[in-house]
Amino acid sequence: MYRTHLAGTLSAADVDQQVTLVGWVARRRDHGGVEFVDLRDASGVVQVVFRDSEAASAAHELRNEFCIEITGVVAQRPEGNENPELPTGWIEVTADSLTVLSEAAPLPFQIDEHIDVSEDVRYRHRYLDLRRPGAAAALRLRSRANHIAREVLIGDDFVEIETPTLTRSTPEGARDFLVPVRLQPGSWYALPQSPQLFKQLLMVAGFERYFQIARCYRDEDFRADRQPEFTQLDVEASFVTQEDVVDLAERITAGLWRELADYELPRPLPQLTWHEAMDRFGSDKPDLRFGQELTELTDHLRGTSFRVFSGAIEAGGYVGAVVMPGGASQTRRELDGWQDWAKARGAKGLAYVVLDAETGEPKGPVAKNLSEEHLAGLADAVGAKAGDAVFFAASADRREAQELLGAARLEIGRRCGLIDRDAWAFCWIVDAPMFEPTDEGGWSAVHHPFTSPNPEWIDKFESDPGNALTYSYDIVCNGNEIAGGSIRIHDRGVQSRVFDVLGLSHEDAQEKFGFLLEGLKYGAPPHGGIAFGWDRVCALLAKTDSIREVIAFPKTGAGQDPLTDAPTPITPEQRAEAGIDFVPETGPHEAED
RNA sequence: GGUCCCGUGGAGCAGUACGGAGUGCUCGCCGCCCUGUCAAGGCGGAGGUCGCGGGUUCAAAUCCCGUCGGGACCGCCA
Repeated sequence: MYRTHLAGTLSAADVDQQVTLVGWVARRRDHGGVEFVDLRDASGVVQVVFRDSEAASAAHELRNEFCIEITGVVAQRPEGNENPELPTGWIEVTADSLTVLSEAAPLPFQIDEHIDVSEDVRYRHRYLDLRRPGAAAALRLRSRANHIAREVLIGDDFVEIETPTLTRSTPEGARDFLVPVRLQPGSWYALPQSPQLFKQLLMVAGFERYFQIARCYRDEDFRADRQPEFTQLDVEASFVTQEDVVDLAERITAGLWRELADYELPRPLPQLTWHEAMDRFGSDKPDLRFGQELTELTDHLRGTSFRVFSGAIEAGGYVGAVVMPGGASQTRRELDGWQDWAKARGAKGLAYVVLDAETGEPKGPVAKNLSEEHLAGLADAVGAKAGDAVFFAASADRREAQELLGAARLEIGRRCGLIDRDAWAFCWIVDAPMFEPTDEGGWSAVHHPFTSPNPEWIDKFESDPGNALTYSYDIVCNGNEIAGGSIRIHDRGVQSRVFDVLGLSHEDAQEKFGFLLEGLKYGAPPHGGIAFGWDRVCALLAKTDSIREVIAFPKTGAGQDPLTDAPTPITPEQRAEAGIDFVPETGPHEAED
């Protein structure tokens, strides 16, 4: 044992104790005759005093982040020299010996909670970044989150099972990462996008209750909340209803927020249907921390001569609005800025009417195009007051218009300071549609092709795929989807009818996931589950915007690991051995170079 | 695939709209001083191809074009 005590745990109770401590020089204050060193270990910091000893002269040579061992006596600090900012601020250790275990070169950046360093530099030297207690706390929190989830699940007799990470390409939405196979040139593994199919097979296997903290891989472009490899808390159970999974997921979520955010989840959480969420908030993951709900005006504005609106209405589409409180005081330039904002989102524009702050009279370019009658009831219809701005979206595609308004609502929330940063607002989004139209005129699965239609639709989803609803449920927290799941199809007949709607032939289905269909033959139990986006859950609990903060060694937006510099070119030998240049005989002969 | 922002000693910034000597700030680093500090203090010092490559100009950190890197967003991601 190197040490007798942990630096951060020393207190007045240890006064007069002889202690040996190890750790890093967090900071030193050299006064010539006396020197103070803040010694940091994983438990915290304590002040070490060097004075009148051999150790004291050696201490002058110390520099920040040297790794040292000291022996000394714990003492009460002299009257007036206590530091109430530190948990150990009432005591100090008077050192009588010092051993430098490891010197530190000058640092690429200062290890200091008070100083901002760019992410680039921090992650290149992440091992130094993580010496900052604040940065390390995010990973410690994640460890506790893992533990809390395991406690709930194991308490419910769930079995933690690992599934392969070298597997076959699965039929889900994202691009796969591929791994060449040396022993079978031309054949490749894929890294799993999720353990979806394996967990269903574990249900066929009779485990009844499975979970895993699973690494998943998707080869898509990145965002602040996406990494090429990410983690799900993956859960599946047999003989469960939607209510059972909802209850379990709420207990996991409640446990996390109770212990890590000191917040008692109001259970049961409110449930919105997918359509209700779209109608009211223009999003399938609404941020319920503020109001500004959308108002549908399709009926109110019927008969208008304004072509932007009438075109959408006559096409059976949607016209709606969202209110920006106080938005009438925006300059023309700011109002034009909203047009650019909408265009950047692929919309044609964002029509608006401002209500005069004094008279409430509707003004603006769009107001001129609307009749007296339509303008008259507008403010009441959308719940706007004098001085507000009303933004409109119209489209033959209801969802498209609603999503534009939903994005505008969020932007209004941000710009007008309507979002309480300390608030938590959870809800479930249930009854999502089964299918959405593809560009080619067919249908694709909104969730995934194994999601069960709900009882209302199970016998007739193919007659009206656009309106069919699923047994699905997502937890949304402050506008983030933190978990999503569904009751799965366990009946082969239903499954093949779903494939028919998706335009997937029997042969294609067999080719892509015949192993799952084969498994479903042998007495597959009814089952369902849910998966938490674990990085996002931890980021929310850590109160950070970026999931990178809760990942030990995250990648940059281009998928580069700033620490190892991966991915890197391979040697010609590796290339030859991996067999990646293998050209299939029947395939197009397009070998590069 | 598209849009926007950033790139200046080791870190973080200012300087760039309107071209005029690498100018400045905070911190760190090195040396000296200092016996109660705690984001210690004082004095002195070192350290920069202004991301890179072209172009315009008597003259470019500054203007133009291209490119690389980082960040954010749209598309994409059940």
